Amino acid sequence: MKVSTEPDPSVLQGADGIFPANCPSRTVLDHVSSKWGVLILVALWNGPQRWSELRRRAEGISEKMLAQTLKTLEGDGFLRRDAQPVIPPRVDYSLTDRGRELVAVLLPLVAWIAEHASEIVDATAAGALTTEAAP
Amino acid sequence: MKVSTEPDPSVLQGADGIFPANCPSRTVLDHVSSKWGVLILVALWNGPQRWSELRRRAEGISEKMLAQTLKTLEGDGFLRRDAQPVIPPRVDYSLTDRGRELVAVLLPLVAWIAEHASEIVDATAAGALTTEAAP
DNA sequence: CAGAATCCCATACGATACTG
DNA sequence: CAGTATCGTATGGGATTCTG
Repeated sequence: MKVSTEPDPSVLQGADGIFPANCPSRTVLDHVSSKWGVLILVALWNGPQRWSELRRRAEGISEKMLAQTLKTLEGDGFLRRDAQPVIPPRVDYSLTDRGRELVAVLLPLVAWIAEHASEIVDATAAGALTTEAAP
Repeated sequence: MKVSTEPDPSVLQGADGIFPANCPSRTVLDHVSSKWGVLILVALWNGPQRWSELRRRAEGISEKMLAQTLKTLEGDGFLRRDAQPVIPPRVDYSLTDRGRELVAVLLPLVAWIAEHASEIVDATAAGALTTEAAP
């Protein structure tokens, strides 16, 4: 499939910058594109998940990062925290409406990456992230 | 508009993790969602841009980060570097086909954020990024 | 089980200066 | 103009320990 060659200027305001340096968009973009933001958000797409579920789905995340990411995203209103006062504790996280909207536009990205990642990385010589120094 | 309640499992493999911990997808996702990745990529949507153009459009980026981001994205094959051996030097950066594909799925995200960012941040009390401490 | 609190390190990132 | 080289810092992020 071919993408229209015609740019969509609705976001790229004319010939100007994308997001002004300190506008809210930058903040939100940072939150979402934080190392674990996308993973967590997408992980919630299937419905409410418990803490431990999320930990397993976002493979490799530490507890600290999970907590922090969840709080940030909750603060942005992307997800909801639902704690039940039982023992042992049970807490469910689920996307808000706003969160679902966001994930809806996130999914194509994730899907595209999932589809093309292998050819991309193997072209670069897998493993090199930003540092390419070899001791 | 309402998003289908039915999840799209094509990416979220069943009840499993999103991206396996060390798969190429993670790498690419990290590159793209690096602090400046999205900005640079989207900035190139309008067509080839020169170094200085990019610097202005990705407001706030340092030269170091610009160089680094460009190299990473070039390494991934998302953009192409075209240096003309003239004086003063002139270098143009442009999206590859692969890059255009990526940006195509990136734009809806950026657009969505641009549209909703203000209400989101102002709900959180603007300014708080990750640290919320006030001296 | 679901976290909070600490400690600590790596590195992502920025500011500045230098160069072809 | 389009970078590279260095340096210094902040903070993102992991490992571990403690708790209700």
